[in-house]
Amino acid sequence: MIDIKLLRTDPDLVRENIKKKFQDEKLPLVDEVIALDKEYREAVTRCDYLRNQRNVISKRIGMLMGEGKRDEAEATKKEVTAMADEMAALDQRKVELQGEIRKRMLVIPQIIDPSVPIGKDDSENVEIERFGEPLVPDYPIPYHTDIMKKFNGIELDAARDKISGNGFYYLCGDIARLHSAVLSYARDFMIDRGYTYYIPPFMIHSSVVNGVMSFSEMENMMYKIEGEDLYLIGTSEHSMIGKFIDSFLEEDSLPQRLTSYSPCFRKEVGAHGIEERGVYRIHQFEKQEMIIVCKPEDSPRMFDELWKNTVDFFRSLEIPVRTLECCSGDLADLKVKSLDVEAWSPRQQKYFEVGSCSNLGDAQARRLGIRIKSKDKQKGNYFAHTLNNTVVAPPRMLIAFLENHLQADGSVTVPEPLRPYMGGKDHLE
RNA sequence: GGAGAAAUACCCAAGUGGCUAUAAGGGGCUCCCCUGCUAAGGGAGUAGACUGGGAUAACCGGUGCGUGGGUUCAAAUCCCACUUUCUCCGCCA
Repeated sequence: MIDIKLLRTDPDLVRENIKKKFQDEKLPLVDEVIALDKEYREAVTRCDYLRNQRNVISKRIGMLMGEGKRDEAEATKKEVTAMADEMAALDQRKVELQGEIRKRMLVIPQIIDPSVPIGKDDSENVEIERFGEPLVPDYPIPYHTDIMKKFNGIELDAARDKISGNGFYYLCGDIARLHSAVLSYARDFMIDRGYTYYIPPFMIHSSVVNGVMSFSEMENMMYKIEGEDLYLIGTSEHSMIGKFIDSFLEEDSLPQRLTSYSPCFRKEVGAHGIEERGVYRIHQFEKQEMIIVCKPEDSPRMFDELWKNTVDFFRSLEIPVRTLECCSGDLADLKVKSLDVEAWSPRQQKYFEVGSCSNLGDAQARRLGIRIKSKDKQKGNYFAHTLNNTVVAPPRMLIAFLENHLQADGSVTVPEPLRPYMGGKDHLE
């Protein structure tokens, strides 16, 4: 959601932004919002006036009653009755208008950062950095589930056919242990960098869902609990950003660097579906996440910090990665700027997404009411900026891990930082 | 899950239809005075937020007693629903 005051003062900026995102179909919304807002403010002004009159007259009735002048009081009552209908009508209209305005505001995209490359879709994302050699070994790299099966590490059939359906899995043995090890290592990796560790709620109210994501994301991602106002989180970002709902933060308490663990549940309705076999795209996975809440002027710097954390994490596990900057057309509506971190797949001989780093600007803060108390009275309170990034999300990450560490003899090496979490083992066989 | 009690400002708390929410009283905090040293006394200040008009001013309005409705000219106060907390009972890792 963008600032309604921005629409009042500079609708052209908003229009330009919509065009950059190739969402011309949303252009009419701008004029609609401006017109609705005008009508809304007129209604408010009139309504406030009437209410003021009523308050004054009611007080007078009270005084007359107190003085025992009943007849005069009864006569005065009639003055108010005349206003009641108009006020009721205006009140109703105000609610309608607010709803109409909000409906439109929610789908008008956030103003993107000037540094974001302009492009239609993900094919026009721009590679900005690479680390590690994207090597292709001279021995074959099997499909990741086949590597897992060789270690008796995955049971897909039972999960799919009898228990939960396609998109679910059992991990077991060393592969399950590896999964936990990666998450534990990721947790400690972030704690060592000064992030506070959280285990958040795994279900959240709809009010939080609406605050942290756009409507289309919600439709395609979120599982709803039947009969309750609760949704399973798609990422701990949802409950972690939601934590700040309706709050005022002290300037001195910022930036807040948090890292959280949670299972993540996603319907995966839409473009990709879950047609890929294996554990690349699934309904349930686990993730170590990082989020930052900061002052607006700090968010570009924080964005770089977040991104580097993930890159460093993968480098420490000796997995080659590259970073792609999302172009305007591929940027979700709430995002100001976003990067995808991709890991190398020796089997497919291409990179695939393992993490996504986003600066949401004040979009989530506006929806959720996350404000910063200004020490400068003149300046007034202002909205915070929110950012999030994946540290690591297995089991998808295990695909990269297994493919890159698989040896010619079929064993898998365990990089040094992970060994303490794997009972000291330096390889799996 | 059942029964009872409660929700007012930074904290405690008074207020049971209007004439002090312009929120009593206490505590805390900030400043000042007196005093002169692990103290005591006196005085002043202490809603914030959202929002409309106005010029991003001065200023003038609207909303606010857990949340949402209702009754009324007028609701902290009366009615309904919900939420949360506390006590007791039941159940459970």
